[in-house]
Amino acid sequence: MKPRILVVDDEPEAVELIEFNLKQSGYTVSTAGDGAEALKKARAQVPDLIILDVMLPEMDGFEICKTLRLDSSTTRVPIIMLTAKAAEIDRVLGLELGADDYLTKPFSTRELLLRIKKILSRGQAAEPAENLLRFGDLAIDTPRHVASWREKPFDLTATEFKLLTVLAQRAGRVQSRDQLLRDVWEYDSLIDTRTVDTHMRRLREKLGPASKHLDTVRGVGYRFVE
Amino acid sequence: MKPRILVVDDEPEAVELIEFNLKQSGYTVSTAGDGAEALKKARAQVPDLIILDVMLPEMDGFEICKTLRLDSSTTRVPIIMLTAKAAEIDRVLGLELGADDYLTKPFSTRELLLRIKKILSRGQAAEPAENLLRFGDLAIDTPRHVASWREKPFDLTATEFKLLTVLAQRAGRVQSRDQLLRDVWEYDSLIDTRTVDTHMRRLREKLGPASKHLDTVRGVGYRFVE
DNA sequence: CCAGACCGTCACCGAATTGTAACTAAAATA
DNA sequence: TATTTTAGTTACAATTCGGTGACGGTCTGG
Repeated sequence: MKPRILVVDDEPEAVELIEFNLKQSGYTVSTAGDGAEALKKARAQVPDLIILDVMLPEMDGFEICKTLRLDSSTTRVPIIMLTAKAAEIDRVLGLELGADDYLTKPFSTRELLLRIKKILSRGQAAEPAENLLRFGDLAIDTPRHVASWREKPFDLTATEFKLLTVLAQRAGRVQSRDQLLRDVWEYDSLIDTRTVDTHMRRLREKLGPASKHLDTVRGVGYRFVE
Repeated sequence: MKPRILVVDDEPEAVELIEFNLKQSGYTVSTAGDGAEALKKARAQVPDLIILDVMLPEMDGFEICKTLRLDSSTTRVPIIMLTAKAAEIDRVLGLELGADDYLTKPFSTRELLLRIKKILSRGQAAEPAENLLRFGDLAIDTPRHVASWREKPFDLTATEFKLLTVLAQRAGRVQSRDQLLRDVWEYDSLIDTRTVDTHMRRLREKLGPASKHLDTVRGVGYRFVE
């Protein structure tokens, strides 16, 4: 019996890509391009998992998520949210929405498949996603908004904390300056890319020894190494 | 042994939704559509928990709650009240009624389940241990609606108390202004976020030395520290 | 009906934060 | 090695943010 997954995204390309990969991995896939369609399909034949983009025209992912949670037939269906901004993560995982996991765009197919497997395997029992990152002596606690080295917290500004969090959440993968601008700052910020450099400098300064995790990849961007 | 829960609401849809979810989560559920039925069922077979809508025809939730508290067999049964208006909260949690918790409609299923779990988990013997938050010299008695410093109560308004409670219940975790507006004020209040600041100011003023527990996290929100 | 409590909004201010530009250092390229 | 490109540094001005005091509106109890 193949698990059924509903993919909701308004970009046909993205949908296609995900659909292809999921089918490849043995899932039954249905798709929707907007909120209304998503709700209709979710109710018509309740899927085992929903992958939901946050940015949608008209009814956004938050709305859909809330609505699904209210309807008894879909209230327990696990939801993975796709979000562009790290800033949204708190809300996504919080009580209000209660998504089961999230991925920030862009993500690798492998990662998506891993999350799906993890969620489906734990069979309904909803253990919320991990929001405490730890790399040796460095700990990042998102809900508390505290980053610390050997339990001693740094004094980071909001932007610095977000920057660190985004990099850490994508540990190992290089993030271009544009990427970081989109995710740490607003979606379509008009900010100079060199500003990222300045913030990286400040961040490194404050992190002290922990800054060894922050790699510069010349010509490309920055990377968090474990 | 599955805990028994009695759900009282006059809207069949609402009852059905809650019933479905509770059964799904492994509880035994009985239901009632009005006050008389609720009292009858509660006495016939005393449940482990009662979920009680405030708005009911004839005998309202307040009446039922009071009556249940008077009857020795049901006086200790935990009650979660469902209320549409935040304004009613004082009364619900106050001495007069002494409900154990409340939820403002609309609420997420997840949230309801969490509250239920929390209440049931503190075991039958539950003295207000869970309802009494204590941080050093600062004590917050939720059901009695009293916050005090070295046993000397503060003179807080309803909003101030709620704000303090919400922050304290999530001690450590940063709450954004929006978050607080949603949880302390109405569900979808149109209130300016800066209003939160003003109330924080008044709260801090009244708390005096105890205000050291109230942290500002610049660019993010507020946090209660232990 | 009135006084007072309570609440939401606003404007102002100081301080923290942030974006940018100019300069320097380092790395890649030829 | 000279040149060019890219990243690190520094300094500074602009902006943002939160604290604060004041004000007017609403509600409530007498």
